[in-house]
Amino acid sequence: MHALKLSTAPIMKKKTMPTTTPIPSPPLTPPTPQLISKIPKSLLKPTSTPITKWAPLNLSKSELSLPLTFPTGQTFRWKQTGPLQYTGAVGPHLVSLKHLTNGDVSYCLHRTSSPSSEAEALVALRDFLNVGICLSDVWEVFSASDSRFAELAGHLGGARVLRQDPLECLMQFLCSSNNNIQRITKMVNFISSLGNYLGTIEGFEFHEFPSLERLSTVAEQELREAGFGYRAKYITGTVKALQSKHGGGVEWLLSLRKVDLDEAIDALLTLPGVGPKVAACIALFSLDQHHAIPVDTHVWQIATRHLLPELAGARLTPKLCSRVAEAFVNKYGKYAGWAQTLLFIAELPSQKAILPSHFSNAKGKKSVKRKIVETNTTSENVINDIEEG
DNA sequence: CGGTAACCTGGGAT
DNA sequence: AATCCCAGGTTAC
Repeated sequence: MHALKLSTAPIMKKKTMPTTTPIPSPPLTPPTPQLISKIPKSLLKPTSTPITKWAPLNLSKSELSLPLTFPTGQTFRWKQTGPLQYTGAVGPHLVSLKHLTNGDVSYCLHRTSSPSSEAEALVALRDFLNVGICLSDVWEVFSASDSRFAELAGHLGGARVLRQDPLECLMQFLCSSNNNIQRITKMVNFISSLGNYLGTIEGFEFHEFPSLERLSTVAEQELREAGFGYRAKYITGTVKALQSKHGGGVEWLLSLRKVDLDEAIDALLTLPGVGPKVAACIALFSLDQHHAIPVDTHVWQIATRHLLPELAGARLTPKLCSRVAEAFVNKYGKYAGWAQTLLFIAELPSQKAILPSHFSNAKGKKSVKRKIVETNTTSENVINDIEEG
C-alpha cells in the first residue's frame, strides 16, 4: 500500500500508439517502380507538394481551443496531425485546423477541386464550428452565477461545442455506450472507412462519413467481426429505423433541430441503442439543443459534489439522471449543455493534470464507491430521503 | 414504474 | 497466470 508509486499524477494513458493504426500497411503494390527504388528517399521530391495553403478563420483561442474541443469526446473522427493541429472531414471536405503562435486558428482545405467548392467548404466549416455562437458571451453568463465555473473558464478557455452532422454524431455515440475511448475510436474508424476516401494526412486516412444508404449495406455480422460486440445490432437497427422514416432518415434527424428538446429526445429514444445519455449527446452536439445535458458518471460526480450534494452516495438511476439535467438547466440556463461541456472536460485526467490542485478536490478513487458510512449518524436518513423523493 | 442482471471487448489492476 | 473490473449505457426481465 505504501510502496512509493509516484505515478500518482498525470499520465493515465500510456502509449496511445495503436489507437487507430494510421496506415493500414500498404499491402503489395510498391508505389514506385524499381528504377527509382535505389534513390534515397530524401532525394525524392513529391511531384505534387501537399497543399499547405493556410488562411485565418478569425477565431481566437478563447473562442476555439482545438485541444479542448476535438480530443475531448465530442467527436472521434478528428485526428491530431501536429502539435496544435487537428484534421478531419467536414462533409466532403478534408480540413486541417491549427493554432498560430498568437493562438488564432487558421485552416487549410486539402484537395480543393474548384474555387467555388472552396467557398462552400468554408461555409460548411464555420457552420461545423458553430461560430454563430459567441463562446465568451455564453460563458460570461455562467461565470456570473458560478464562481467555480469562472475560475475553470480561466484555465480552459475555448472549449467549444461543435455542430456536427446528426447522422455522423448518432453513429459515433451508438458506439460509445459502455465503452472506452480507444475502442470507440477504432469502431468509428471502421464505419468511416466505408465512406468516400478523402486523403491521408500524417499517416491517417480520412473518409467522408458514409451515407445512410451505404450504412444499410453493412450486416450485423460484419460489424461483430469488426469488434462492435452487441453494439453491432444497435447500428443496423438504427439504420433500418431511419430508413423507414417517411421523407428520409437524414431529413427526419435534421427536423429535430427545430423542435423542443423533450420532443427531440423522445424521438431519438425510439432508436435502438439510444438511451438518455446517447440521446443527450446527439441533441447537444448536432441538433442545436443547447441545454441538453448528457449525464454520465463524470457529470454525476460533478453534480453530487457541486450541484446536488444531498444526492452524494446515491446511485445513478434514470430518474436521478433527469434530476441532474434539470439542476444544470436551472443553474446555467438555456446554454446549460455548454456549461456541462466545460465542467466535463475539467474532469478528464488529462486536464486535471494541468489544473491547479484545488480542483482535484481530494478523494482519489478510493472512497468513491463507499456510501457515506462512518462519521455521520444521520447519513442513513439522508439516503432514505433520497430514495423516497 | 423502479431496481438488476446481461451484454461484446480489451487493457489494466489484483 | 487467472480473474476481476471498468469504460462517457442500453435493454430486457
